[in-house]
Amino acid sequence: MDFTLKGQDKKSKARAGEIQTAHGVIQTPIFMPVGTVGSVKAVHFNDLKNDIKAQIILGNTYHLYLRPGLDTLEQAGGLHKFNGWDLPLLTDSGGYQVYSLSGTRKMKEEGVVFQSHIDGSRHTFTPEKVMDIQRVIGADIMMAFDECTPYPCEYDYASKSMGLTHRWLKRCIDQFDSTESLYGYPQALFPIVQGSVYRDLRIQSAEEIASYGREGNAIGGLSVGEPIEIMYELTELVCSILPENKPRYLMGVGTPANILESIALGIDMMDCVMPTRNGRNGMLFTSEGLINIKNEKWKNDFSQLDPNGMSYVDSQYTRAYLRHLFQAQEMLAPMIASVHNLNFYLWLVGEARKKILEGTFTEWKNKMVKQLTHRL
RNA sequence: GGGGAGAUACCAGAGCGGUCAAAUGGGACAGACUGUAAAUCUGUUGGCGCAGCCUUCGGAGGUUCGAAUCCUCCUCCCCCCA
Repeated sequence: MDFTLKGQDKKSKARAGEIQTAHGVIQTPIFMPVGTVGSVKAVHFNDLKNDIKAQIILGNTYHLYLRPGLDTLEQAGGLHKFNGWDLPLLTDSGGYQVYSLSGTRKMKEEGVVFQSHIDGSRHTFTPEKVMDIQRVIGADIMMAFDECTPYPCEYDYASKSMGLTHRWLKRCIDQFDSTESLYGYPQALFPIVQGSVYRDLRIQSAEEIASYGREGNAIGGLSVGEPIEIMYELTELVCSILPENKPRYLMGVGTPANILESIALGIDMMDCVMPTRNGRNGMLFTSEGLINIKNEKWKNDFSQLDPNGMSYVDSQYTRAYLRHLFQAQEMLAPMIASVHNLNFYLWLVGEARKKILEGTFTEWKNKMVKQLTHRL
């Protein structure tokens, strides 16, 4: 994996770059659709590639390990072969599940014992095992196994958790560096900065993570419910410490406005379930603001989903029709909304990239953020 | 024509003398959703000057301290037999 900076905004920390992987080039800043179980929910790869123009998608170690399981993934020849997605792939390590499944899991120094959310069976994830699983999945970018701390989080807990994440990172790196890709192409390992909302911990963690000089670095443990200003403040702080010549990945972010603000702070990669999950629940992110398409006000609105929308669904379907599909609980409804939202997200980061290269990013960003948070 | 059963909030449908402004579904309306335990979850759904009051359970009377619940008549619907 290789990262090249192509341009830098003058009034902010925003930058445009290019990541080379075995499965193709990623132009940054980039938004990565989430495909937890090897599928971006409700969206065909055809739409994902040709309409949405996704350049990289996520998969999830925990979910793929449970289903379909390592045996199937290895026999398939990795996730790329299994699901047919031949562009870059990034897998999250299960660190987020340490957070979101906190009720059914036990933390230890050695690792985490999970109870499967599917059948209740117990499974142990150690840093070594998580590396091995991601080797089997064959993602171009693998994530270190971490603990994503919740919000709010006591300083003492945040500090201890960060220490554990750092010790686990060392073990991840050892395991990663002493094993090889199973399918003949290189994989990269991104470490993750933790430290909750505490500046001193974030500084300490960022310095530790930066010291390994891996091919890219991630910021985790944000967008878990903390005030958005705190998220920005910490993102800015951590970006100032992470190396400039490596991509920075802000995990789990966010709303369209969050994405533009994060780019302005020096973030290159982001992922979030929001365009797909909120889309399935009837929320559209458009160039003019937010739409809850289930609202009565759209009942007889025969205008297109987003007048400036670039997706074929924007001109193919009207707001009234999409509302009808949601009312009738047709499966086409979440499909249309997901395609629209993802197309919009990818359009947004593509525009951001253009503006950075043109040198007009900050003005454009400030104007966009106002529009994007407006409720229609 | 004879026999039986029933009319409850937007719909379906409990309730069968006080604890009922009325269970439960559905629908409708609104909100939430940030490295996906999510095609999920939550709230509201008679009115108001809203810890209280007012008008509601087909219609009109009646019994009772008190009626959606009991009685009388009326109207309308459903089922079976002819």
